[in-house]
Amino acid sequence: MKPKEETTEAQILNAARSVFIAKGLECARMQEIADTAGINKALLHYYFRSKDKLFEAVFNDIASNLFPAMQQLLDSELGIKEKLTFFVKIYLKTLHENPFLPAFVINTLYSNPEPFLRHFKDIGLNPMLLQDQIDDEAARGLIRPFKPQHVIVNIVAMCILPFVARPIVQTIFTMDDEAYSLYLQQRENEIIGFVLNSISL
Amino acid sequence: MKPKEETTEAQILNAARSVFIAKGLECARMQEIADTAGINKALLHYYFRSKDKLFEAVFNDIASNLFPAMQQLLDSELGIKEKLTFFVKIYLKTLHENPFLPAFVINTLYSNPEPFLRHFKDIGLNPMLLQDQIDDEAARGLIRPFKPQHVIVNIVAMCILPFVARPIVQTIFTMDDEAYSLYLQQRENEIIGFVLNSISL
DNA sequence: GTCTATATCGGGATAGAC
DNA sequence: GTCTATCCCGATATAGAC
Repeated sequence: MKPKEETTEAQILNAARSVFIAKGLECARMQEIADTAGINKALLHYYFRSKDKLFEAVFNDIASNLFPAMQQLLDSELGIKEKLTFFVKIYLKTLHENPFLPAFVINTLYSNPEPFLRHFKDIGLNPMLLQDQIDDEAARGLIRPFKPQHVIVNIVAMCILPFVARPIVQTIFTMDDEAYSLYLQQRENEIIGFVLNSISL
Repeated sequence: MKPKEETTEAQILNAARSVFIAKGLECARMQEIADTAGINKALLHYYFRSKDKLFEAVFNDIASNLFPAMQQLLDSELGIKEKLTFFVKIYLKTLHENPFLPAFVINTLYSNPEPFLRHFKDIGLNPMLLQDQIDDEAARGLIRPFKPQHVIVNIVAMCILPFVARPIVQTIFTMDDEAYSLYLQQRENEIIGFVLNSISL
């Protein structure tokens, strides 16, 4: 996109992001990040003191884009069904842009979970606030009552799995890459239908 | 269970399983496996030539228990709804017994996926065979028609996420360990209800 | 700021005594 | 079969020239 007019720091961050996302914190190699950025290892340590610091910078970058959009949606004035529908769409969009993000998150959880988890508290992402709205709409006979800790988890799960377990799904159902693209496209409506059906009267 | 009357090879396999499951192939340390097994590194190489060989042995162990039960269920004479219900139960039971299995599988997929994927082909696990039965039951007005590549993926996803993303879920919904146990128990009925509802007329 | 060269460390694997 | 000691490679990190 911008082959030359990009600061070295940005080049490093971009390279680091793609490598960290693909390999996770522990398995990512500084050499590979340097190669991807078109520079050498020493320069990585010049800009970011250590591998951990670099990782943290990359992570903050991703998290600060992802979470606010979610919370904004949940806080909005939309009805529950619309919120869940948009939730699926935003979530899948993010996954299409960062298909290796879930694996990255999972790797993070099993190596250095603390800074990651702190983000959720700091950003105050809290789907439980939906409960009042759910009770309200259920009382007005618009939906079947449900618990966000189950339905939100269900949604996130159904969105994520085709990305994180792509090789397995592709193997079991014998899909080539083209077929899998189509499959991923279909899933948006599939998931939305699945969810709305489960909370409709 | 059998503290002393266990062959060294079995001790190693058990130790390796728990460490590989917790850390994944690349991040597991031979030293940690040796410590867990109560022996030293050299002995690991004596019994299993390399780390890769050891991993393969562990993996074959797990896979050869997991897959046949699944396929047997899918091949049985049960109706679709019963099959899916049992599928959820078996799957969750395995996850309760091996809570780190999903993270292990995901790590594997991003380090050395080939031997893993071969298993699916060898064992012939193929949910697409359900399609005939689905069409049949749908034609007889018992269920709404559906595609296994979506519904099976949905089921597996909903089962797995609370295990693989446990720290996040616990943080967002502020559950302590006790509350989370309860939550996991609830999910069985939650998932089964979710699925049956989605394929019922 | 960017490079080359090197120090340092950790982990898989092997040698060889018992 | 089981151990200790060691080799060897790869990866993070640093030193120092330009």
